[in-house]
Amino acid sequence: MPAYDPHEIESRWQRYWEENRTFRATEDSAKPKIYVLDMFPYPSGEGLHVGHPEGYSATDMYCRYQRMRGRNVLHPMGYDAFGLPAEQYAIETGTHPAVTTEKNISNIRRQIKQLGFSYDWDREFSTTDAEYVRWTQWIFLLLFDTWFDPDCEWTDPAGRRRRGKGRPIAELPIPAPVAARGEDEVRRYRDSFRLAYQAESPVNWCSALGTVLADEEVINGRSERGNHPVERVLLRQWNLRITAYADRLVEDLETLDWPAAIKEMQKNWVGRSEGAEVDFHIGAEDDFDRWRRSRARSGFPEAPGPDTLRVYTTRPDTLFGATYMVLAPEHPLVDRVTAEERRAEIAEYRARTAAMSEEDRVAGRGEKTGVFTGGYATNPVNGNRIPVWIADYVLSSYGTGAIMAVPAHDQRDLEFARRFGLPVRAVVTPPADWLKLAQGKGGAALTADTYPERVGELPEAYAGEGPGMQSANDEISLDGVPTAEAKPAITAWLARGGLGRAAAKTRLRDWLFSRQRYWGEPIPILHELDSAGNPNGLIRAVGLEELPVLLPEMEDFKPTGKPGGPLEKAVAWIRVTRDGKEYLRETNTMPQWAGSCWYYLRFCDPRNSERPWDPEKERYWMPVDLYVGGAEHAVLHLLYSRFWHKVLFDRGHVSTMEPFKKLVNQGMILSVTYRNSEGRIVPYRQIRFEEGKAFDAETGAELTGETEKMSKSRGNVIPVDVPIQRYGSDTTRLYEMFMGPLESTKPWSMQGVEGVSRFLNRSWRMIVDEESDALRLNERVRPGAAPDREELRVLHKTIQAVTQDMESLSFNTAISRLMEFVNFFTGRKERPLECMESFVLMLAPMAPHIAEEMWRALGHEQSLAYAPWPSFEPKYTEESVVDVPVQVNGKVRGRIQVDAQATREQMEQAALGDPRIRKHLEGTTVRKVIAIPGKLVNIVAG
RNA sequence: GCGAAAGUGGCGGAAUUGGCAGACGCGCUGGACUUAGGAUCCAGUCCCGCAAGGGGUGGGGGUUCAACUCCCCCCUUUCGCACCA
Repeated sequence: MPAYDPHEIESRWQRYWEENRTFRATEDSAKPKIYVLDMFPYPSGEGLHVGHPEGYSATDMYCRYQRMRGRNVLHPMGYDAFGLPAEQYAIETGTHPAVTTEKNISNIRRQIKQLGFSYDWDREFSTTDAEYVRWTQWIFLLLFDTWFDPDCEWTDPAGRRRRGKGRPIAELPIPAPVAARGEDEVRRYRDSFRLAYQAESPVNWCSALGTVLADEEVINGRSERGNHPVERVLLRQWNLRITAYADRLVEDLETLDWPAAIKEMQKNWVGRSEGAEVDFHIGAEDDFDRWRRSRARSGFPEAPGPDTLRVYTTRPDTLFGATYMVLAPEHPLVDRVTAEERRAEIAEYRARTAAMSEEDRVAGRGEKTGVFTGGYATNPVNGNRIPVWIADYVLSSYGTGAIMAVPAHDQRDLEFARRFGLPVRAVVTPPADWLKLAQGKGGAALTADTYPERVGELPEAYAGEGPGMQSANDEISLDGVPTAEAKPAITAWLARGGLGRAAAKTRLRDWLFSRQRYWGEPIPILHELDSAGNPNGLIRAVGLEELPVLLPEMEDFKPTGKPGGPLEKAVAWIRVTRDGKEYLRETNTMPQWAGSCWYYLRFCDPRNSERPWDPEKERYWMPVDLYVGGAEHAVLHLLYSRFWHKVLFDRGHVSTMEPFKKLVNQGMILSVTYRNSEGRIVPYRQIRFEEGKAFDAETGAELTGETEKMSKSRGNVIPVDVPIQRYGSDTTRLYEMFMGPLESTKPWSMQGVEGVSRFLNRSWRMIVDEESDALRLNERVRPGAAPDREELRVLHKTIQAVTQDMESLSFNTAISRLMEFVNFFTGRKERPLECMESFVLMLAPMAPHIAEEMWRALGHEQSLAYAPWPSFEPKYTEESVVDVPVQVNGKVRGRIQVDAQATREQMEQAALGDPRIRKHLEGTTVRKVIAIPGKLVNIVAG
């Protein structure tokens, strides 16, 4: 041997680690823990491409480094194996998804294992394992058993006073009138408060997939998976009350060490806004005064009542500018306000919008449509009668599903008003520069004085803040009052009259949790049947001791296109009797996100058959200290699991409020797609690389390469097996990191891989004797030799830099440092053994197989997995004489050698004395000299 | 449209607090060793220029002795959201 033979070395060491269970993690209160987690993969049939192991490589390097620093490391791996793709594939091929899932997992496990990651494989599991499903269902039932008490005050672990907490449903106060109506009513009342609840609401129905989808799974009116059209359908579905946790989900972001962009996205997704709810009277005109007086007495009611239209606005200060109202077409009061002669037209518009797909609705945005109902509302601030319209630009699912339209100060309202000739009334004074800009866009001679008259001609609404105008009644005036003060003033006035109140809304909707699909966890709920055998609307949870509820074996698991989903066809499975009563099982399943919502907790105690995890182990390992994965999960998985975690926290099952302390998103790895002059994609096998250019091996034509996202259709997917087979795992891992910063998007280059491969070969030859058949040291490596000054300086500078880089996950620069080290020491006649040992230890987290082998060559019997990380001595990196650049007017003109401790004056003297500098200063006057000790000298002359 | 991030050689990318721009690698050029080189080693490689010298971190301005780094304006790219009242 031994020329460097990665495959032999790698398979041998992987076997060694596996047989010795080198990376098994056990709780040890004497050692500081660190929990490092990868977002576990979905085992697809295609297996892993070179993009997948990027994050895994980073976490593995970090974990191996931390073990050498003496930390107790938890680093597990598993599979998120329920979900649509496996099921779609199963349907296409007729194979049961359990079979394909098992096959895909084996393949991915093989791929991951051959990269030599230091996972504790004893903790491996799949979300589809019956034992895991059991506890996923257990958590669902915990959600079902919990209600959110918005008034509950408590102190969080950081000592802050908090408001709003999940509590056991048994603690929900039952109002006397409900209790008086009997046990069934109490059950229904409780059901309406649970965090897991059924509700009939407009949902995203995707007929191609035969299931409903969560808002987060719909992109521009199409399904995220498969890009199929999605429509809005009214269906009874399971929801999780994530909106109850909206405030806490936003507030607690502050405590997290996450990328600012991801926090921002979550904040935007929750979309919390503050404003006011305002009631408009829609009854007879002469009834308005009576209505107002009764409101002044009763105050603002929880529910608006029959002759009232409730709106939500973030700009209550513009109430005097409301010139019309708009209801969502689906709003329940549409019938009530519609005048007889308008019914046909209104019905037609409602039918048209209902039939529209989400995609069409998104596409039709901008071109406002709507119909006048013939009805009127009375503006509570001034008694003005204003028309009520319906239009699809108002969403039924946000706020109250109705708005007051202020066209002067809202762009959407203005577009609508201009289209239908509705009046525009200015109530906020825009600043002068806005007026000037608006004037440039068409309005002539626009000033604060002429603005109210000309506001209807302007193409743009002024939506900003400013002093109020035309906004006064007998009791209150907002004229001249800045927006920030006007809002609370008018809200307080409304509240006094029982006409409105301050309110906050979120863009976030409750999480639509049921799917009409086969390959997911069954929802463990039973529907009670009446004596005639029909569901009576009462439900009960499956007993905890009965969990897991497993999927029935079925030949035909195709989507049915019906709300019941394919499980409805499992006739025998559905019917159950409990306590002498007949029930039907819930036939909907959970979405794919369910399993990934809590897997990080199960990893703390994955084989526990008594409970989801041992609280003591949870307290030891949690929270996850470093979580690495793709940014595509910014609002889906990461928001959902934070929500579940908070519920688990409220119910006392976890000790931390947040699951993931530090989050890092690895960047996407791009690939180059090569096309010929006709724009046709040429596959890799058929390409010849010469002189840095690419040629079609068949035609000889030059090809153009473009860096693009890897995708099957572009034919540019590089399976991870390709670089592993050609160069080995250590090279592959190393290149994954050497490409650039972990977080940035970067292109894969096969030539770049070659570079790191050369580096490992050079490292090998630096230490190992290539000529010898046995594993023997290179003759230049000298066991007894004491490193000289320069060698010590290079060594310790390397240790210092690499250590810093490992801490900050800057593996690309860490590798560069090691390359410099090798460049330096291969040029040495003698290589002191202790320098070589430190090098091998530093290389070990990144290229562990070759490092273990070289460690053995250096005479060690034990694996280096737990060998102490080299420590750096500042005394060796300090130089007594430093080489300092001298600038003249900011340009480097020479260098001087000065004592590292030299004072400003000494440096100045040396600089001015340097002959080259003197030449540059000829004929000029030195005006100023800046000397930074140990850094540089700058002479200002002129 | 709104929000966020980023623009540095032929390419991927380096540059603690403002202090030598281009570390390291790829590619390329020349050389050595070789039957051979897609192995290895040595040297060179930001641009213009024979050189002296000049220019240079998307563009324009500013602060400073000194700006990739800080401030203002603009351009481009990527990502996220997108009728959320």
